[in-house]
Amino acid sequence: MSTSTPVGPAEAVLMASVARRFYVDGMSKSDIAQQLGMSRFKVARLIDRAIETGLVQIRIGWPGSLDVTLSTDLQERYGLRRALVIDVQDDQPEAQRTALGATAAELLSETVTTADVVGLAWGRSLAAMARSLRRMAACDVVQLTGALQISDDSDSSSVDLVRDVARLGGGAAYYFHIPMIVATGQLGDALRAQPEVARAISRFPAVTKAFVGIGAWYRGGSTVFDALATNEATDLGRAGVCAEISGILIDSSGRPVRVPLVRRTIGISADQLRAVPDVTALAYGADKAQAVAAALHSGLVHGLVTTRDLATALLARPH
Amino acid sequence: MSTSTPVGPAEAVLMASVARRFYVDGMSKSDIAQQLGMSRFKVARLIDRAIETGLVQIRIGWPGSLDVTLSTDLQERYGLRRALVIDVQDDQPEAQRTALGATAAELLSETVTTADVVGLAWGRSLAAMARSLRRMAACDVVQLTGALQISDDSDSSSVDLVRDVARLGGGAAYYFHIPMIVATGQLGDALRAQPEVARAISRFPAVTKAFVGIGAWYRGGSTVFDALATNEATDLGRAGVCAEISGILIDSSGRPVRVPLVRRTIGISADQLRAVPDVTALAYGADKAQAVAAALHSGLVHGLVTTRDLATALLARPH
DNA sequence: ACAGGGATCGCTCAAATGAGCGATCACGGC
DNA sequence: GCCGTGATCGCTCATTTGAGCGATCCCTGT
Repeated sequence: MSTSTPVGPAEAVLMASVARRFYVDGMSKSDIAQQLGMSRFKVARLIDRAIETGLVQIRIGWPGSLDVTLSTDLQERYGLRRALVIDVQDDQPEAQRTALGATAAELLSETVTTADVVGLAWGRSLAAMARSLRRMAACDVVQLTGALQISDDSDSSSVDLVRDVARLGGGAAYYFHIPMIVATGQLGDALRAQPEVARAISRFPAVTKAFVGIGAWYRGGSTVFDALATNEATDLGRAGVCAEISGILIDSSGRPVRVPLVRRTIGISADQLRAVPDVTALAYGADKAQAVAAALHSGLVHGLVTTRDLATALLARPH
Repeated sequence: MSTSTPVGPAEAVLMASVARRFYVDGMSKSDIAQQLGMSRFKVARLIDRAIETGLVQIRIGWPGSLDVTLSTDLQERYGLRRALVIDVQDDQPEAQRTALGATAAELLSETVTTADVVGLAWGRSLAAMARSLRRMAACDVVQLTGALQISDDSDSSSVDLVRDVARLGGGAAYYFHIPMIVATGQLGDALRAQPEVARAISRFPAVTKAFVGIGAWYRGGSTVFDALATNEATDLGRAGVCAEISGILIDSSGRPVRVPLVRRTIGISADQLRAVPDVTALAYGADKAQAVAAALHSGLVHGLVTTRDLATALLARPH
């Protein structure tokens, strides 16, 4: 495998000449051999050697915002159908979220067709995605969860996320203005029975492509955590809650956690989400690595759109 | 040929994944297709598209001192067997010469075997080559020309160029301490008959690999020009002399010029040099472009070791 | 709803390609 | 000088690969 003979300059130039014909000009090895007066086997060996010695470097990547190497690594490591790692220099959360949203929006435009039924969860990343969305197939869009007050979000124009997205393409919108977390399970049941909520829920089984956020179970890591009283949230943490996918609470191994809060949550259930054939999660910030890893292991998520730092952190995790 | 559809992020990552398997892991397209659950045709198309869109960039070149792209260009343009263009940043003639010599020395080490008989001309570049030479096959080394006073060369240790090179490998050295240009043709004939000179000349037909310098016909461009009286040199210029290869005078189209000076020159003749199966010339400095072009067109030279600026100038010439 | 146009996809077959094998050549030790 | 050793080279054949073609799918305009 190692270089048996040090490469002399004459051989280097010959290799370069052959490699250029082969890779750049797209010539066949036989033609190159004929043209240069050598056997095609020698051509093949020169090309192999050119790659071995690093004279020919094959760079896979883009000057653009997508780190395709990390993307494929992540994809293979976690068995994902799809992973998009954006290469954003700015480490301001705001900038990261905007870039993430833009990429997710492109993904949405690219993959969603009129035959699809899109499900959208709630969250700042999703709002950023909607804001960047320019092109959209004419398909139905279903709200997957209730809304939550977003603490630090100044522009609250994103209340009508589902409606806006659906309007862009011209499809039907299934949305409701109901909080995600309510005081009691009973109230939850009652709200689920509300016509507009029931209408959206009835469409959950039809959803073909869902876009969700992933929250980490600490202050500021999840809008669900922040929406709860501090002691309640920490109690849930002690009960094993590690992350939250579109309001679905999971433990560190990715299993849904059965707690009374589930009944108080208005939104898609673990089983219902599992039935969605294509779920893409949005997440950013290296702090969330553990939570996102749990989410990816849950089997609920098929794709991930994330940032470089989080992707690196995910790949750095053991096993 | 142009990109029909803008590349979406999901497709980009898929292309990257496929490209990595193909180019980096060296997998067969069929295997990739099987592994990713698609047809091998789709794999092929994805790879083609990855190259088209620039996602996969194949870079041929070296971080080192050799510009292989220019080398092959030059090689093809002038029909050379071999062209080595060194990528030296420093534009000091001294630095250029040293780098040139080092590369030529590597070339010598690489290509010369014990079966060869090496012929060496005279010049600063050749001296630099000898200085950098570390490894050398045990073969005979023949001096091709007499020596000339080198005006600006402080270290005159290079008088024994041939002997030093031969000694490094352990082969026989055929050398003589005779000036290259003498006062009269008669004196030239007499010196050629000197035993040590005749001994070297008798080996000229056996030379298999010669290394020569190329001089341009203006002050400072050639040690031969500088060795002559000014009016004599300019007269020769008017007579059509454009360049000088190892003391052989040629015109701008590369044809040897028949002038009385030839008889006054102690060194290999045009016909004798033409009989050498492999002649490598060393040259640097963009000013010499015309002279080097003439030398390359003469058919006396099969290989060139040069610098980036001269190579660029050579490629910029019409036709 | 439906037909036209365009892009995509997979198949066939011929050409290109690479692993393995024996022949040749250069080198080094006896 | 002679033979063992190792590297290089070219050949054969099974596998891989690419151009062309028809079928299908998707989109769009009427």
